[in-house]
Amino acid sequence: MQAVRGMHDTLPGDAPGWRRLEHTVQSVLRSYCYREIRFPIIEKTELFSRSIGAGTDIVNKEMYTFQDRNGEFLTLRPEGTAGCVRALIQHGLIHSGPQKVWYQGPMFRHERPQKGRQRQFHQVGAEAFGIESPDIDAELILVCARIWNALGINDVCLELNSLGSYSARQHYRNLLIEYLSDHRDQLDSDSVRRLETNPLRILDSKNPEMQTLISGAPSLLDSIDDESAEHFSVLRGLLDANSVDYEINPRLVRGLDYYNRTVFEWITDRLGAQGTICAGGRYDDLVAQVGGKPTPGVGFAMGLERILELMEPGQEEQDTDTPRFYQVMAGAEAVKSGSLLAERLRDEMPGLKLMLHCGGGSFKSQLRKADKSGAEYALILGDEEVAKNTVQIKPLRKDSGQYEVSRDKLVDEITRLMGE
RNA sequence: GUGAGUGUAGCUCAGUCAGGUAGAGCGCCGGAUUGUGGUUCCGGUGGUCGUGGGUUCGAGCCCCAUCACUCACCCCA
Repeated sequence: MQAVRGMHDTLPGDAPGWRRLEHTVQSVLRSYCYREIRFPIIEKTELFSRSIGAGTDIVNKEMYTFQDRNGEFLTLRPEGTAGCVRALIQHGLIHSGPQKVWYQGPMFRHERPQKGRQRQFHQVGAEAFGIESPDIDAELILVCARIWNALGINDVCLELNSLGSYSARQHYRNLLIEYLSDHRDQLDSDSVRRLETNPLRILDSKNPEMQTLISGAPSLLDSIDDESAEHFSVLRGLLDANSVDYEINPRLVRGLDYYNRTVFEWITDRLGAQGTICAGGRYDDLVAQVGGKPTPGVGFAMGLERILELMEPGQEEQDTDTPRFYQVMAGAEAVKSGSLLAERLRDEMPGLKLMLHCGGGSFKSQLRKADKSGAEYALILGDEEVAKNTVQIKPLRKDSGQYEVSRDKLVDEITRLMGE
Protein backbone atom coordinates (compact mmCIF):
# COMPACT_ATOMS: atom_id res chain seq x y z
CA MET A 1 0.00 0.00 0.00
CA GLN A 2 1.20 3.46 -0.81
CA ALA A 3 0.00 6.91 0.06
CA VAL A 4 -2.31 8.56 -2.46
CA ARG A 5 -0.37 10.35 -5.16
CA GLY A 6 0.83 13.79 -4.20
CA MET A 7 -0.01 13.29 -0.51
CA HIS A 8 3.02 13.24 1.74
CA ASP A 9 3.73 11.82 5.18
CA THR A 10 5.44 13.89 7.81
CA LEU A 11 7.73 11.53 9.70
CA PRO A 12 9.03 12.00 13.24
CA GLY A 13 12.33 13.30 11.88
CA ASP A 14 10.52 16.05 9.95
CA ALA A 15 8.08 17.06 12.67
CA PRO A 16 10.39 19.35 14.69
CA GLY A 17 11.01 21.56 11.64
CA TRP A 18 7.28 21.79 11.05
CA ARG A 19 6.71 22.72 14.68
CA ARG A 20 9.29 25.49 14.55
CA LEU A 21 7.71 26.87 11.40
CA GLU A 22 4.18 26.72 12.77
CA HIS A 23 5.09 28.17 16.14
CA THR A 24 7.03 31.03 14.59
CA VAL A 25 4.27 31.97 12.16
CA GLN A 26 1.61 31.76 14.85
CA SER A 27 3.51 33.84 17.36
CA VAL A 28 4.06 36.63 14.83
CA LEU A 29 0.38 36.62 13.85
CA ARG A 30 -0.71 36.64 17.46
CA SER A 31 1.65 39.51 18.24
CA TYR A 32 -0.35 41.52 15.69
CA CYS A 33 -3.50 40.38 17.53
CA TYR A 34 -4.89 38.27 14.70
CA ARG A 35 -7.16 35.60 16.17
CA GLU A 36 -7.25 31.98 15.14
CA ILE A 37 -10.23 30.60 13.28
CA ARG A 38 -10.87 26.97 12.34
CA PHE A 39 -13.37 25.78 9.79
CA PRO A 40 -14.05 22.48 8.02
CA ILE A 41 -11.82 20.90 5.38
CA ILE A 42 -14.93 20.13 3.34
CA GLU A 43 -17.45 22.66 2.09
CA LYS A 44 -20.28 22.64 -0.39
CA THR A 45 -18.83 22.71 -3.90
CA GLU A 46 -20.86 25.78 -4.74
CA LEU A 47 -18.97 27.89 -2.20
CA PHE A 48 -15.72 27.41 -4.08
CA SER A 49 -17.10 27.70 -7.59
CA ARG A 50 -18.86 30.95 -6.66
CA SER A 51 -15.92 32.55 -4.88
CA ILE A 52 -12.81 31.34 -6.68
CA GLY A 53 -14.34 31.80 -10.09
CA ALA A 54 -15.99 29.51 -12.61
CA GLY A 55 -13.29 30.19 -15.20
CA THR A 56 -10.28 29.24 -13.09
CA ASP A 57 -8.26 26.05 -13.36
CA ILE A 58 -8.77 25.40 -9.67
CA VAL A 59 -12.52 25.13 -10.08
CA ASN A 60 -12.53 23.52 -13.50
CA LYS A 61 -9.87 20.85 -13.16
CA GLU A 62 -8.31 20.71 -9.74
CA MET A 63 -10.98 20.24 -7.11
CA TYR A 64 -11.52 17.03 -5.18
CA THR A 65 -15.29 16.91 -5.50
CA PHE A 66 -17.61 14.07 -4.57
CA GLN A 67 -21.22 13.41 -3.69
CA ASP A 68 -22.07 12.45 -0.13
CA ARG A 69 -24.77 9.93 0.70
CA ASN A 70 -27.49 12.52 0.30
CA GLY A 71 -26.33 13.33 -3.21
CA GLU A 72 -24.95 16.73 -2.20
CA PHE A 73 -21.81 17.90 -3.99
CA LEU A 74 -18.96 18.51 -1.56
CA THR A 75 -15.36 19.54 -2.14
CA LEU A 76 -12.10 19.26 -0.22
CA ARG A 77 -11.05 22.87 0.18
CA PRO A 78 -8.53 24.03 -2.44
CA GLU A 79 -7.82 27.23 -0.48
CA GLY A 80 -8.85 28.78 2.79
CA THR A 81 -10.37 32.18 2.10
CA ALA A 82 -13.76 30.94 0.91
CA GLY A 83 -14.40 28.78 3.97
CA CYS A 84 -13.14 31.51 6.26
CA VAL A 85 -15.54 34.04 4.76
CA ARG A 86 -18.42 31.58 4.93
CA ALA A 87 -17.77 30.84 8.60
CA LEU A 88 -17.56 34.52 9.54
CA ILE A 89 -20.78 35.35 7.70
CA GLN A 90 -22.63 32.36 9.13
CA HIS A 91 -21.79 33.32 12.71
CA GLY A 92 -22.42 37.01 12.30
CA LEU A 93 -18.85 38.01 12.98
CA ILE A 94 -18.23 39.77 9.73
CA HIS A 95 -20.81 42.44 10.41
CA SER A 96 -19.75 43.20 13.94
CA GLY A 97 -16.76 45.38 13.34
CA PRO A 98 -13.39 44.72 11.77
CA GLN A 99 -12.04 41.20 12.06
CA LYS A 100 -8.42 40.08 11.82
CA VAL A 101 -8.11 36.32 11.73
CA TRP A 102 -5.68 33.59 10.76
CA TYR A 103 -6.05 29.93 9.99
CA GLN A 104 -3.89 26.97 9.17
CA GLY A 105 -4.34 23.56 7.64
CA PRO A 106 -4.30 21.25 4.66
CA MET A 107 -5.56 22.25 1.21
CA PHE A 108 -6.23 19.93 -1.72
CA ARG A 109 -5.73 20.41 -5.43
CA HIS A 110 -5.64 17.69 -8.05
CA GLU A 111 -2.57 18.83 -9.99
CA ARG A 112 0.39 16.96 -11.38
CA PRO A 113 2.93 16.86 -8.53
CA GLN A 114 6.33 18.46 -8.97
CA LYS A 115 8.87 20.35 -6.90
CA GLY A 116 7.01 22.60 -4.49
CA ARG A 117 3.64 21.28 -5.56
CA GLN A 118 1.70 18.46 -3.96
CA ARG A 119 -1.95 17.48 -3.98
CA GLN A 120 -2.29 17.89 -0.26
CA PHE A 121 -0.35 20.88 0.98
CA HIS A 122 -0.53 23.19 3.94
CA GLN A 123 -1.18 26.88 4.19
CA VAL A 124 -1.28 29.53 6.84
CA GLY A 125 -3.60 32.34 5.86
CA ALA A 126 -4.47 35.67 7.41
CA GLU A 127 -7.47 37.77 6.51
CA ALA A 128 -8.78 41.16 7.57
CA PHE A 129 -12.40 42.19 6.99
CA GLY A 130 -14.19 45.48 7.23
CA ILE A 131 -11.20 47.73 6.60
CA GLU A 132 -11.08 49.63 3.35
CA SER A 133 -7.96 51.73 3.83
CA PRO A 134 -4.53 50.59 2.64
CA ASP A 135 -3.00 50.62 6.13
CA ILE A 136 -4.31 47.09 6.54
CA ASP A 137 -2.79 46.02 3.21
CA ALA A 138 0.52 47.33 4.51
CA GLU A 139 0.15 45.58 7.85
CA LEU A 140 -0.41 42.22 6.22
CA ILE A 141 2.73 42.68 4.13
CA LEU A 142 4.67 43.69 7.23
CA VAL A 143 3.43 40.55 8.98
CA CYS A 144 4.93 38.48 6.17
CA ALA A 145 8.21 40.35 6.29
CA ARG A 146 8.44 39.79 10.01
CA ILE A 147 7.77 36.07 9.55
CA TRP A 148 10.60 35.74 7.00
CA ASN A 149 12.86 37.56 9.35
CA ALA A 150 11.91 35.34 12.29
CA LEU A 151 12.54 32.24 10.20
CA GLY A 152 15.90 33.46 8.91
CA ILE A 153 14.69 33.55 5.30
CA ASN A 154 16.24 36.46 3.44
CA ASP A 155 16.28 35.57 -0.25
CA VAL A 156 12.67 36.39 -1.02
CA CYS A 157 11.44 39.50 -2.76
CA LEU A 158 8.08 41.19 -2.83
CA GLU A 159 6.22 41.89 -6.04
CA LEU A 160 3.33 44.28 -5.97
CA ASN A 161 0.59 45.40 -8.30
CA SER A 162 -2.85 46.92 -8.31
CA LEU A 163 -5.68 45.49 -10.38
CA GLY A 164 -7.90 48.49 -9.77
CA SER A 165 -11.60 48.29 -9.08
CA TYR A 166 -13.66 45.50 -10.50
CA SER A 167 -15.09 47.70 -13.26
CA ALA A 168 -11.66 49.19 -14.11
CA ARG A 169 -10.38 45.67 -14.38
CA GLN A 170 -13.20 44.71 -16.76
CA HIS A 171 -12.44 47.78 -18.83
CA TYR A 172 -8.77 46.91 -19.02
CA ARG A 173 -9.61 43.33 -19.85
CA ASN A 174 -11.53 44.50 -22.89
CA LEU A 175 -8.65 46.74 -23.97
CA LEU A 176 -6.25 43.87 -23.67
CA ILE A 177 -8.44 41.42 -25.56
CA GLU A 178 -8.75 43.97 -28.32
CA TYR A 179 -4.97 44.45 -28.50
CA LEU A 180 -4.19 40.74 -28.39
CA SER A 181 -6.86 39.85 -30.93
CA ASP A 182 -5.27 42.29 -33.36
CA HIS A 183 -2.05 40.30 -33.04
CA ARG A 184 -3.61 36.90 -32.85
CA ASP A 185 -1.06 35.44 -35.28
CA GLN A 186 1.73 36.14 -32.78
CA LEU A 187 0.07 34.29 -29.90
CA ASP A 188 1.25 30.84 -28.89
CA SER A 189 -1.31 28.08 -28.40
CA ASP A 190 -1.48 28.54 -24.61
CA SER A 191 -2.18 32.21 -25.05
CA VAL A 192 -4.91 31.64 -27.64
CA ARG A 193 -6.62 29.44 -25.08
CA ARG A 194 -6.10 32.01 -22.32
CA LEU A 195 -7.57 34.75 -24.49
CA GLU A 196 -10.90 33.07 -23.72
CA THR A 197 -10.30 31.94 -20.14
CA ASN A 198 -8.02 34.48 -18.45
CA PRO A 199 -6.50 37.07 -20.82
CA LEU A 200 -4.67 38.90 -18.03
CA ARG A 201 -2.54 35.85 -17.43
CA ILE A 202 -1.10 36.10 -20.94
CA LEU A 203 0.94 39.02 -19.59
CA ASP A 204 2.64 36.53 -17.27
CA SER A 205 3.67 34.14 -20.08
CA LYS A 206 7.08 32.49 -19.76
CA ASN A 207 7.45 32.11 -23.51
CA PRO A 208 10.36 34.35 -24.64
CA GLU A 209 8.84 34.74 -28.09
CA MET A 210 5.86 36.45 -26.56
CA GLN A 211 7.79 39.13 -24.72
CA THR A 212 7.86 41.84 -27.38
CA LEU A 213 4.14 41.44 -27.94
CA ILE A 214 3.55 41.65 -24.19
CA SER A 215 5.70 44.72 -23.70
CA GLY A 216 3.67 46.50 -26.38
CA ALA A 217 0.39 45.78 -24.60
CA PRO A 218 -1.53 48.50 -22.79
CA SER A 219 -0.47 48.74 -19.15
CA LEU A 220 -2.85 47.71 -16.41
CA LEU A 221 -1.56 50.39 -14.06
CA ASP A 222 -2.38 53.10 -16.60
CA SER A 223 -6.00 52.13 -16.74
CA ILE A 224 -6.93 51.71 -13.12
CA ASP A 225 -9.43 54.08 -11.54
CA ASP A 226 -8.35 57.13 -9.53
CA GLU A 227 -9.45 55.81 -6.15
CA SER A 228 -7.50 52.60 -6.64
CA ALA A 229 -4.47 54.56 -7.79
CA GLU A 230 -4.65 56.62 -4.62
CA HIS A 231 -5.06 53.48 -2.51
CA PHE A 232 -2.00 52.00 -4.18
CA SER A 233 0.00 55.16 -3.69
CA VAL A 234 -0.73 55.31 0.04
CA LEU A 235 0.18 51.65 0.39
CA ARG A 236 3.50 52.28 -1.31
CA GLY A 237 4.15 55.20 0.99
CA LEU A 238 3.57 53.00 4.04
CA LEU A 239 5.89 50.31 2.72
CA ASP A 240 8.56 52.89 1.89
CA ALA A 241 8.29 54.38 5.36
CA ASN A 242 8.81 50.93 6.85
CA SER A 243 11.76 50.25 4.52
CA VAL A 244 10.10 47.27 2.89
CA ASP A 245 11.68 46.59 -0.50
CA TYR A 246 9.33 45.73 -3.31
CA GLU A 247 9.12 45.67 -7.03
CA ILE A 248 6.13 46.87 -8.99
CA ASN A 249 5.19 44.13 -11.40
CA PRO A 250 2.46 45.46 -13.69
CA ARG A 251 1.96 41.96 -15.11
CA LEU A 252 1.23 40.42 -11.75
CA VAL A 253 -2.32 39.10 -11.77
CA ARG A 254 -3.59 36.51 -9.39
CA GLY A 255 -5.20 33.29 -10.55
CA LEU A 256 -8.29 33.61 -8.41
CA ASP A 257 -11.14 35.74 -9.72
CA TYR A 258 -12.01 37.52 -6.49
CA TYR A 259 -9.02 39.86 -6.28
CA ASN A 260 -9.22 43.61 -6.87
CA ARG A 261 -6.87 46.52 -6.11
CA THR A 262 -3.78 45.32 -4.21
CA VAL A 263 -2.18 42.01 -5.19
CA PHE A 264 1.21 40.82 -4.04
CA GLU A 265 3.50 37.81 -4.12
CA TRP A 266 6.60 36.88 -2.18
CA ILE A 267 8.93 35.09 -4.59
CA THR A 268 12.18 33.16 -4.38
CA ASP A 269 14.36 31.71 -7.11
CA ARG A 270 15.48 28.79 -4.94
CA LEU A 271 12.45 26.55 -5.51
CA GLY A 272 12.53 25.78 -9.22
CA ALA A 273 9.40 26.56 -11.15
CA GLN A 274 7.20 27.11 -8.08
CA GLY A 275 8.79 30.25 -6.70
CA THR A 276 5.83 31.81 -4.91
CA ILE A 277 5.91 31.13 -1.19
CA CYS A 278 3.18 33.54 -0.23
CA ALA A 279 0.56 35.47 -2.13
CA GLY A 280 -2.41 37.63 -1.39
CA GLY A 281 -4.39 40.69 -2.09
CA ARG A 282 -7.63 42.53 -1.67
CA TYR A 283 -11.07 41.04 -2.36
CA ASP A 284 -13.62 43.70 -1.63
CA ASP A 285 -16.46 41.97 -3.49
CA LEU A 286 -16.03 38.48 -2.14
CA VAL A 287 -18.11 38.74 1.01
CA ALA A 288 -21.08 39.98 -0.96
CA GLN A 289 -20.60 37.25 -3.55
CA VAL A 290 -20.81 34.59 -0.85
CA GLY A 291 -23.97 36.14 0.53
CA GLY A 292 -22.88 38.62 3.18
CA LYS A 293 -23.38 42.34 3.39
CA PRO A 294 -20.76 44.07 1.20
CA THR A 295 -17.59 44.14 3.29
CA PRO A 296 -14.03 44.79 2.13
CA GLY A 297 -11.44 42.12 2.72
CA VAL A 298 -7.74 41.56 2.26
CA GLY A 299 -5.46 38.66 3.08
CA PHE A 300 -2.67 36.32 2.15
CA ALA A 301 -1.86 32.63 2.18
CA MET A 302 1.57 31.07 2.51
CA GLY A 303 2.58 27.58 1.40
CA LEU A 304 4.25 25.87 4.32
CA GLU A 305 5.98 23.12 2.34
CA ARG A 306 7.66 25.72 0.17
CA ILE A 307 8.73 27.81 3.14
CA LEU A 308 10.10 24.73 4.86
CA GLU A 309 12.37 24.18 1.85
CA LEU A 310 13.89 27.61 2.39
CA MET A 311 14.53 27.18 6.10
CA GLU A 312 17.96 26.17 7.27
CA PRO A 313 17.74 23.07 9.43
CA GLY A 314 17.71 24.37 12.98
CA GLN A 315 20.02 22.70 15.45
CA GLU A 316 17.88 23.30 18.49
CA GLU A 317 14.77 21.60 17.22
CA GLN A 318 16.53 18.36 16.33
CA ASP A 319 17.00 17.76 20.04
CA THR A 320 13.43 18.39 21.08
CA ASP A 321 12.40 14.78 20.64
CA THR A 322 15.57 13.37 22.17
CA PRO A 323 15.26 11.91 25.65
CA ARG A 324 17.38 13.40 28.38
CA PHE A 325 17.30 10.25 30.52
CA TYR A 326 16.94 6.60 29.55
CA GLN A 327 15.99 4.12 32.23
CA VAL A 328 17.19 0.53 31.93
CA MET A 329 16.17 -2.33 34.18
CA ALA A 330 17.60 -5.81 34.75
CA GLY A 331 15.31 -8.46 36.18
CA ALA A 332 11.57 -8.82 36.65
CA GLU A 333 11.58 -7.16 40.04
CA ALA A 334 13.41 -4.16 38.61
CA VAL A 335 10.93 -3.81 35.74
CA LYS A 336 8.05 -3.55 38.17
CA SER A 337 9.85 -1.25 40.58
CA GLY A 338 11.20 0.81 37.69
CA SER A 339 7.76 1.41 36.27
CA LEU A 340 6.64 2.85 39.60
CA LEU A 341 9.77 4.93 39.86
CA ALA A 342 9.39 6.40 36.37
CA GLU A 343 5.78 7.36 36.99
CA ARG A 344 6.73 9.03 40.27
CA LEU A 345 9.47 11.01 38.50
CA ARG A 346 6.97 12.17 35.87
CA ASP A 347 4.57 13.26 38.60
CA GLU A 348 7.18 15.34 40.32
CA MET A 349 8.99 16.68 37.23
CA PRO A 350 6.52 17.49 34.46
CA GLY A 351 9.25 18.77 32.12
CA LEU A 352 11.32 15.61 32.40
CA LYS A 353 12.06 13.79 29.17
CA LEU A 354 12.54 10.24 30.28
CA MET A 355 12.51 7.21 27.98
CA LEU A 356 11.60 4.06 29.85
CA HIS A 357 13.13 1.00 28.25
CA CYS A 358 10.43 -1.39 27.08
CA GLY A 359 10.73 -4.76 25.43
CA GLY A 360 13.29 -6.50 27.62
CA GLY A 361 16.54 -7.76 26.20
CA SER A 362 19.94 -8.18 27.72
CA PHE A 363 21.42 -5.54 29.91
CA LYS A 364 23.99 -4.85 27.23
CA SER A 365 21.39 -4.28 24.54
CA GLN A 366 19.40 -2.01 26.82
CA LEU A 367 22.42 0.20 27.35
CA ARG A 368 23.10 0.18 23.64
CA LYS A 369 19.61 1.51 23.10
CA ALA A 370 20.14 4.09 25.80
CA ASP A 371 23.16 5.32 23.87
CA LYS A 372 21.36 5.28 20.52
CA SER A 373 18.47 7.26 21.96
CA GLY A 374 20.77 10.23 22.38
CA ALA A 375 20.02 10.47 26.11
CA GLU A 376 22.60 12.17 28.28
CA TYR A 377 22.17 9.86 31.27
CA ALA A 378 21.17 6.28 31.84
CA LEU A 379 19.24 5.48 34.98
CA ILE A 380 20.14 1.94 35.91
CA LEU A 381 17.99 -0.27 38.06
CA GLY A 382 18.91 -3.87 38.89
CA ASP A 383 17.94 -6.24 41.67
CA GLU A 384 20.71 -4.84 43.84
CA GLU A 385 19.47 -1.29 43.49
CA VAL A 386 15.88 -2.34 44.12
CA ALA A 387 16.99 -4.04 47.33
CA LYS A 388 18.99 -0.99 48.42
CA ASN A 389 16.35 1.48 47.23
CA THR A 390 18.87 3.26 45.01
CA VAL A 391 19.45 4.07 41.33
CA GLN A 392 22.70 4.20 39.37
CA ILE A 393 23.18 7.30 37.24
CA LYS A 394 25.52 6.79 34.32
CA PRO A 395 26.58 9.76 32.18
CA LEU A 396 26.59 8.70 28.53
CA ARG A 397 28.10 11.83 26.96
CA LYS A 398 30.99 12.64 29.26
CA ASP A 399 33.82 10.77 30.87
CA SER A 400 32.82 11.05 34.51
CA GLY A 401 31.89 7.69 35.97
CA GLN A 402 28.53 6.41 37.13
CA TYR A 403 27.37 6.87 40.68
CA GLU A 404 24.64 5.66 42.99
CA VAL A 405 21.87 7.84 44.36
CA SER A 406 19.22 6.91 46.89
CA ARG A 407 15.67 7.19 45.66
CA ASP A 408 14.94 9.90 48.23
CA LYS A 409 17.53 12.14 46.64
CA LEU A 410 16.84 11.17 43.02
CA VAL A 411 14.47 14.04 42.17
CA ASP A 412 16.97 16.57 43.53
CA GLU A 413 19.82 14.98 41.62
CA ILE A 414 17.91 14.83 38.32
CA THR A 415 16.82 18.43 38.79
CA ARG A 416 20.45 19.38 39.28
CA LEU A 417 21.51 17.51 36.12
CA MET A 418 18.74 19.10 34.06
CA GLY A 419 19.91 22.52 35.14
CA GLU A 420 23.45 21.94 33.89
C1' G B 1 -4.12 17.28 -18.75
C1' U B 2 1.08 17.21 -21.92
C1' G B 3 6.43 15.92 -22.22
C1' A B 4 11.10 13.88 -20.45
C1' G B 5 13.87 11.03 -16.83
C1' U B 6 14.02 7.34 -12.84
C1' G B 7 12.13 2.70 -10.00
C1' U B 8 17.32 -3.35 -7.39
C1' A B 9 17.72 -4.79 0.83
C1' G B 10 15.15 -0.06 5.96
C1' C B 11 18.82 3.94 3.42
C1' U B 12 22.67 5.25 -0.56
C1' C B 13 23.78 2.76 -4.83
C1' A B 14 26.56 -1.19 -8.17
C1' G B 15 24.79 -5.00 -11.58
C1' U B 16 21.55 -3.05 -17.54
C1' C B 17 26.57 -1.82 -22.29
C1' A B 18 27.04 -7.87 -24.23
C1' G B 19 20.17 -12.04 -21.27
C1' G B 20 23.21 -17.29 -17.87
C1' U B 21 22.98 -18.76 -9.50
C1' A B 22 20.95 -11.25 -6.39
C1' G B 23 25.75 -7.67 -4.79
C1' A B 24 28.43 -3.65 -1.67
C1' G B 25 28.51 0.09 2.08
C1' C B 26 25.61 1.97 5.90
C1' G B 27 21.65 0.46 9.20
C1' C B 28 19.37 -3.40 12.15
C1' C B 29 20.09 -8.00 15.42
C1' G B 30 23.58 -11.04 18.15
C1' G B 31 28.54 -12.38 20.17
C1' A B 32 33.82 -11.08 22.12
C1' U B 33 33.73 -14.26 31.08
C1' U B 34 28.72 -12.75 35.72
C1' G B 35 25.03 -6.28 35.61
C1' U B 36 27.56 -1.58 31.65
C1' G B 37 26.70 1.79 25.80
C1' G B 38 30.03 4.35 22.16
C1' U B 39 35.49 2.58 19.08
C1' U B 40 37.26 -2.19 17.17
C1' C B 41 36.74 -7.37 15.70
C1' C B 42 33.52 -11.59 14.44
C1' G B 43 28.84 -13.53 12.98
C1' G B 44 23.79 -12.99 11.39
C1' U B 45 19.07 -10.85 9.50
C1' G B 46 17.47 -8.54 5.30
C1' G B 47 15.17 -8.05 -1.89
C1' U B 48 7.55 -10.40 -4.98
C1' C B 49 14.61 -6.52 -8.80
C1' G B 50 7.59 -1.09 -8.50
C1' U B 51 3.34 -4.22 -10.64
C1' G B 52 1.21 -7.18 -14.70
C1' G B 53 1.87 -9.35 -19.29
C1' G B 54 5.13 -10.71 -23.62
C1' U B 55 9.80 -12.58 -26.25
C1' U B 56 13.35 -16.52 -24.91
C1' C B 57 15.72 -22.98 -23.24
C1' G B 58 16.67 -18.92 -19.72
C1' A B 59 14.87 -11.86 -18.16
C1' G B 60 16.96 -7.33 -12.79
C1' C B 61 18.70 -6.58 -18.09
C1' C B 62 14.92 -6.83 -24.28
C1' C B 63 9.41 -5.42 -25.70
C1' C B 64 4.30 -3.67 -24.18
C1' A B 65 1.06 -1.91 -20.50
C1' U B 66 0.35 0.05 -15.75
C1' C B 67 1.56 2.43 -10.98
C1' A B 68 4.74 5.61 -8.28
C1' C B 69 8.62 9.20 -7.84
C1' U B 70 11.49 13.41 -10.03
C1' C B 71 11.76 17.65 -13.23
C1' A B 72 9.50 20.85 -16.75
C1' C B 73 4.90 22.75 -19.37
C1' C B 74 0.28 24.25 -17.48
C1' C B 75 -1.42 26.20 -12.93
C1' C B 76 -0.52 27.98 -8.21
C1' A B 77 0.88 28.38 -1.99
